[in-house]
Formats: sequence, structure tokens, C-alpha cells
Amino acid sequence: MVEKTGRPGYLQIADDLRSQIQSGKLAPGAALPSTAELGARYDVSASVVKSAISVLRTEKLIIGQQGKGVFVREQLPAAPSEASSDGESELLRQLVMMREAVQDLGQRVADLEKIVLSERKGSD
Amino acid sequence: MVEKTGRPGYLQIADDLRSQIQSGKLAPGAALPSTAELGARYDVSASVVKSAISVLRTEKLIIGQQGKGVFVREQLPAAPSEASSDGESELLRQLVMMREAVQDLGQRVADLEKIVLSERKGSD
DNA sequence: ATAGAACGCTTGGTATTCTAAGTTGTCAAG
DNA sequence: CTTGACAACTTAGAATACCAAGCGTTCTAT
Repeated sequence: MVEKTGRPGYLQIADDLRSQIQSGKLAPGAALPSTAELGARYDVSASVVKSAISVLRTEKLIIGQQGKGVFVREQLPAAPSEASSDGESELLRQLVMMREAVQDLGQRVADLEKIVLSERKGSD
Repeated sequence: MVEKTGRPGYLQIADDLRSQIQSGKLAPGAALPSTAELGARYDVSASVVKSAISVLRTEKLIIGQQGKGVFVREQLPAAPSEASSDGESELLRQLVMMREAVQDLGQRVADLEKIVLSERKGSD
């Protein structure tokens, strides 16, 4: 999955992970795959993965915790953006509505989880 | 010259070089000592020096030129100001949080689906 | 004298191997 | 059931080796 571009592998991996973080595909607080897992996925040695991780750690995008894993930072450093303040309040309104919808969904899923998981525990 | 503080050696060296750069002791355009020289000076292996150089390179304080050396950048980047919320990036932050929430919901729903569907199959 | 080969130095990237240290789950002994 | 040992996982740091590539000097052959 790496190579072809001349760009060094550890930077390709760092780019890939960085874009996953900034796109939200890797959400804040989420754990990255382990270095061994990443090494297998990109088919590179551990040192390349460690170099990539090191870059993102220097960029303060992630935080590594010994024994646990590497996690996306909760408050990400600001990324360059070009959001125009035109119609900003409209965006904010839609955002509020979406947040309410997401919170509602979260509550309903939590209810389902309580039911399903308690049933599973009982039958385990 | 390194150790005593618990702070890893490559960061100590990076700190040292960084302060030399920011104090002007290493002027813009000036060449750093070679990695072998630095390794001897700090009494560490090449890998530690390379890690330190790598940190400063990621910070864009220095630029390495193959075959020549490592040089202090002419136009130094401003010191990183973290966690700046200028109101406009507030939207971005909210968006990132929402994506996290949605991602989390998707995972939880998928887990529930797996449980419920497998139980249904088992009792069919 | 000049062109070119050769050598030594440099950074950069990758791989491998240790060690250290923290977390987590398992499992057995009490 | 609780506690403690232990094994298996994780990241982090460090040392070492190897190779590629660029640069500069030197030495050599023409």
C-alpha cells in the first residue's frame, strides 16, 4: 500500500493517518491501530510505523500511552481552513440541529444497549 | 552531557539545539554539526541524534541537505500557539466532535446488529 | 591541463534487535 | 470470592547495521 510516489514510506503513512484524523474518520479520543497492526497493514517494518507515529506525535495530533495505545488528541491543533463568515449563523443553526439529532440517537442506542446487553449477560 | 532528567535523550538534544537556534547562537543559514559530531559531543548513538534532528525537521526549524549538512532555516516559523479558538474554528471543532459522535454511534449500532442478528439466527 | 573515476563525507530511510515500562486478561492458590 | 502471579499485549527509547543518494575533494589517465 506504500510506495510508488518516491515520498518516503513513513511520511506516506503519516499523511494517511493525518488525513484520517482531520477528516474525522479517526475521531478524537479514538485509538489508532497498534504499531504491529499498522506495520502489517502497510507492509512495512516497525521502524517505519514508529517514524510515522513520531511525526504525528511531534505535530501534537496524537498522544501515545505506554501499555495502552496511541490516541487521537481530544483538542486538535487548528488546521488551515477557509470557512467564510458569510452565512456562518446558518451553519451554526444546522449544526445545533444535527447535534440534537445525534444526542437523541445516542440516547436511543443506549437504551437498546441496556436491553440487549442485559439479556446477553443473563443468558451467558 | 545527556541524562539526569528522565527526559529522553533525543528530546534533550532537540531542546538544546532548538534553544541554540532561537537564541541566535545558531544563526539562520548556519550549518549544524554533523550527526557523527553531535553523537560524539553528546555521547549518544547515531539513532538518538537522528531522532533529535527529525524532531527539529518536523518543526521546520532546520532543513537537511543530503551530502552537505543540516542548516538552520532562513525564515523560522513562529512559535506554535496551541489551542487557539478564534470563534471561526469553533464550527470546525463542533464538526469534529459531531463526526466523532456519529462514528461512535455507527460502531455501537453495528455491535448491536451483530448481537441481535446472531441471536436471531441461533433461535431460528 | 582537463575530464573523469574514485574516495570519503554527509543526510535520509529502512530494518532489526534490545530494553524498559505500562496495561490487561487469565488463572490458580488461598 | 479475592488476591496475587503471570503471560501477552502495548508504546517508548536506544543501539546498530545497511544502503541510497548527494556533495566535494583528490587522484589519475588522457
